[in-house]
Amino acid sequence: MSEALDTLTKNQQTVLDILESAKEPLKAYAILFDTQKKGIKAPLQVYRALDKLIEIGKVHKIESKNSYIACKHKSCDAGTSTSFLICEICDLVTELKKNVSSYFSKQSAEVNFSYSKHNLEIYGICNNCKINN
Amino acid sequence: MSEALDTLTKNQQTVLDILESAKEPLKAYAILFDTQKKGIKAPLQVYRALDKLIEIGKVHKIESKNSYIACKHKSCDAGTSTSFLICEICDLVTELKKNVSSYFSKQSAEVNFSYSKHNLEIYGICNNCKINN
DNA sequence: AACGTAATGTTATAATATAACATATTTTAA
DNA sequence: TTAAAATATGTTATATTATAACATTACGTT
Repeated sequence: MSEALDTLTKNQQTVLDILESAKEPLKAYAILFDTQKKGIKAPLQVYRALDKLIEIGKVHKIESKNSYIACKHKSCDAGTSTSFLICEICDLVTELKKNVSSYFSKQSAEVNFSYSKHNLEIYGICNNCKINN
Repeated sequence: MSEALDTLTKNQQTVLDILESAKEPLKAYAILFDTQKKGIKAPLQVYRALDKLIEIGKVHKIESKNSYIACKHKSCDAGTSTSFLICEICDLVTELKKNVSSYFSKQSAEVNFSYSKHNLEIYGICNNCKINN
C-alpha cells in the first residue's frame, strides 16, 4: 500500500508552509533563506521538497519567473497543467480556475498534435491594481 | 529616423543564423558554443543578441526549457505573446499559428483581469512521432 | 566634426539548479 | 519482527543559466 497523499515529511511541510503563507510566488533561494531557522541548510533540500510537492500537485512552478507557488485548489491534477494570471504591477499570481485543457486539446488536434498538458502564463493587470491606479 | 527593423548587427545575425538553422530550440550556452568560430566569445554577447532578437520578435524564449527558437512567422508581435506545441518525444517545437489571445482576453475578463500578453507551452506528441511510435 | 545612442568586448560574479555519495528513516513484505 | 526495498535526508561540490560593471568601438544624426 502506498502512503497517504497528505503525509508530508518534515522538509516538505516546512517548504509548503512557507509557500502557503506567502502572498507572492517565491524563488527557491528565498525559500531557503526563510526556512533556515527551521533546519533546512542547503539548496538541494529545498529543491527536493519542491520536486515532491510539485509531483503531488501541492505546488506549481511559474516557469517565466523561476518561482514557486502553493496551489489553492482542493486537489490539482498532480504535476500536470497550470494556468496563471500574473499581475504586471503587483506580481499577484492567481490560478485560472476555469478548465482550459479541452480548448487546448481541440486547438492542438487541429494541427495533428496530441495534447498532453500545458503551462499557461497570462500577464496583465489584476482587478485591485486597476482600481488603485 | 530610427534604423530599419531588418538591420541586424553582426552578433545578432550570427545568433539568428544559428537559431534559424537549428531543428530544435537551443540553449544560450549551446548557441555560444556554436558561434565561437564566428567570433562570439562570451555568454553576455549571446544574451545581448538574444535580448534584441526577442525584442523585435525574431526569436522567442521557451521558458520551461530555458531555450530559444527562431520565429518562423513573417512578423510576430514583437516581444509579446507566444504559443508553442512541444513534442515530448522528439522535442520538436512549433508555434501555434492560430491566434488564441482573444480567447485568453475573454477568460481573463471573466475574473476582472486585464489581459496583456501570454506564454503558452503545450506538451504532447507531434504528428510524426504518433506515426512512428 | 561633435554628439548621442546603441552595440561590442571583457572580466567577474550572481542566481538557479543538479551530481554524487554517505546516512537515516519509513514501508513493505517474508 | 526483521531484513530488504524504497524514500528522504544531510552535506559538499559543481553545473547551468544569466547579469553587473566598465571600458571601448561603431554609427546615425545634426
